[in-house]
Amino acid sequence: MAGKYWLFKSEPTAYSFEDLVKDGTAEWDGVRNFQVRNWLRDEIKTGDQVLFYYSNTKVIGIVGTATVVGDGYPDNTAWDPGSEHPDPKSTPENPIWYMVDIQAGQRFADTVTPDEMRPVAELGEMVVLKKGNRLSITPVTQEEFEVVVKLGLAK
DNA sequence: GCCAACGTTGGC
DNA sequence: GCCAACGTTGGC
Repeated sequence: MAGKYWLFKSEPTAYSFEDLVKDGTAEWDGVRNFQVRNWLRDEIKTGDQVLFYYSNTKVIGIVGTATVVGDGYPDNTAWDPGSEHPDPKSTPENPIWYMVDIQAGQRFADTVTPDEMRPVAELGEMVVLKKGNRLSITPVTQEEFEVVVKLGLAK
């Protein structure tokens, strides 16, 4: 079974691509949205490929690639009152939220921006580019992934 | 189970 | 900093 392709959003002030490079492996915790939780628990698997997207920043867009290196498992920050996103309804016995582990892939020399992506036929339909999209992880097709990487590496 | 109010996200 | 979009909460 071939791996899948995803786009992970991050605000660079919260967690940058450079942080990921420095950390080696990152636990992608803190997701508190049920649709994304389902993907983390059921769909996002070791070996899947990731586009790393910066939101809420000066230059918005995709800055590099990453790889999933660990299947979904319970997000233990949910029952840590000191964490960024505590949720007392989630417990070790009955976890609600899930996370995966990722590692950095290639860093693009420059950000691939939405304005550059929209005119490209294969990319125009990407979920992340839809108005009002607020999902912190969105699926991308293999073609979308490959076209973005080609654009990124050409920079 | 509906839906208004509220809080958050994220592009501009 | 504004505001549209939209997920979640809570009263009924």
